[in-house]
Amino acid sequence: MVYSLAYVRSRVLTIEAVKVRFAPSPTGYLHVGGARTALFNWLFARKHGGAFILRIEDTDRSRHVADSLEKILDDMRWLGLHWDEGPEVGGESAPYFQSERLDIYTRHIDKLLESGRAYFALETPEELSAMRDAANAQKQTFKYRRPDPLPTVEEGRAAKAAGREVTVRFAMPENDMIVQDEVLGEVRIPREELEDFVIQKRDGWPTYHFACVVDDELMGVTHVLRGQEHLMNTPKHVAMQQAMGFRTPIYAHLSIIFNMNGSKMSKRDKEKALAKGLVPPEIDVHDFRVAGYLPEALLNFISLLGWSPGEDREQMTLEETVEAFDLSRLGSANAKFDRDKLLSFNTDWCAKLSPERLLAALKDFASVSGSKLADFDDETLAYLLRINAGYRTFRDIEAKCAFLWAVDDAIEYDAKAVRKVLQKNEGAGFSMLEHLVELLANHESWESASLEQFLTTLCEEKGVKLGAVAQPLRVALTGTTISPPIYDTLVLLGREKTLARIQRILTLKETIAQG
RNA sequence: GGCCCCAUCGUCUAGUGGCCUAGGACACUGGCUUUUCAUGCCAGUAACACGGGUUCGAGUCCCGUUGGGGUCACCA
Repeated sequence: MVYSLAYVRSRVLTIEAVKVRFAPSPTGYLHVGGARTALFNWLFARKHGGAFILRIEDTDRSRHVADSLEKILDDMRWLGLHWDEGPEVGGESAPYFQSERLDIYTRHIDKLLESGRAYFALETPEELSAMRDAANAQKQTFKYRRPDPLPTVEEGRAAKAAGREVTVRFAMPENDMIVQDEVLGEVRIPREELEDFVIQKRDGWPTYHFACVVDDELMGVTHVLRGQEHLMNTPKHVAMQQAMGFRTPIYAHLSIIFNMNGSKMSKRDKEKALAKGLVPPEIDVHDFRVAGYLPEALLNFISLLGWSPGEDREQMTLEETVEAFDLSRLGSANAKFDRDKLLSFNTDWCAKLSPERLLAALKDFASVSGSKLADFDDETLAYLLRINAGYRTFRDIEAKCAFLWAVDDAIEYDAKAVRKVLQKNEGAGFSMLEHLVELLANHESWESASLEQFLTTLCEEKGVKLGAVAQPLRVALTGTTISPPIYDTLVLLGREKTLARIQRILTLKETIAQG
């Protein structure tokens, strides 16, 4: 096997310092697939004591979305994927916004032009698309054919000066390209498949390919871990590196993440579900955050997509993952995103994280989701966390506690619950409530322990199970048969509201019975 | 369609020629615990896509078939 000089050199270089980057484009929220890419890069940097760079690829101003950068940075922070160089923290290779590096790209394009490895292309977009259509009409794939003779640099510059909008294309070498990949091995792409692609658009900005290659070199990137959808870009990048005398980083193309039905996970899934009136699936990191997931669980789960620590290990902390992370354990087969398994992971993380950590996470959830939970103080929130043990996401707590901020007179009663718990056995549930409203009004203390004592004694006297008391109460207080443990439910709601709600359902007894 | 990548339970995966009558996890099914929901606990069902080789021996190596995916922009 023959390795290129650049390849060998980059190999040696990595012994000294690992440098990786995550390079999102500010076109929206951080996608869960992007988060996985970011995570793997981050893990690799941490594992080898290297640097993790965050670079913003914003060369296409038309696709720029306002607030996107802030959103991406915020979600990266939420995940705990802090960057060593990039926006807000700076670094030796600043700036980290490609939109601020135009002069650098222009300089390198000029050099390529001078050396003859790039040339001005005069076709207009209309001409190109016409050629493309013509090729398609004949069922052929359009390949850009290098003009002969080529316009000279002077001619190109003159055309540009004359107001003509020209592009610059990279002159691909005449040989097949070989990509060395850590997970796929050696990939050979036939020369016929490669064409002279555009490196400078007519607006003067570089294309992704060019900016990416220049920045990786200038920023000292040693390893490129990116999605497999980039595999066919890599030969182009390697060719440019060779033309410019750059090092070739070590590549590792990650398997792609799909939905359970095999489709690509995309924002479109959300739109489609919404159109059908369904609950939109979580696609962006932010969606999971708002849905009440823990970053610990999400990270742990996505780390296992396309990678495995082996030894049947699954649930592990980020630190353990860093320790176990290795390129050799990256998988090549695409993975499907199993939401059930994520939910299960989240449940387990909710059960094992410290109360302090859970409280902080719950507060974050409350603030980003706009939950009424945000109105409670820390003590109450910690209490809620404790009594709801067994919840799977914070949304479960939110749902189970919704009765707390419901308006007494606006509670809606679940028909099935009313029938089963209140009307059955000649209205035994209603009778129980009638009995309770009196007793509770006069009960001296309103603390959990005291109420427990009171209710269990009551059950013994009446010879019934606790359910015979608790369930009617739940329906009266929440409208459903679901609530936190009954004593806590009473305490949280308070005596006043408790009595008001019992009285209301008793008043509505006949109306409800008909409904 | 051309080129490229991939292929172990429904899903994520372990497996790097003998330790595999293929292991773990999620899901599923059954049971137990429980004041509701949930959690928890126990048990069970379930896979090497197919066909050829190579080898004493193949889930593991090679070839083909089939299937899935990626990519073919002046987007990234």
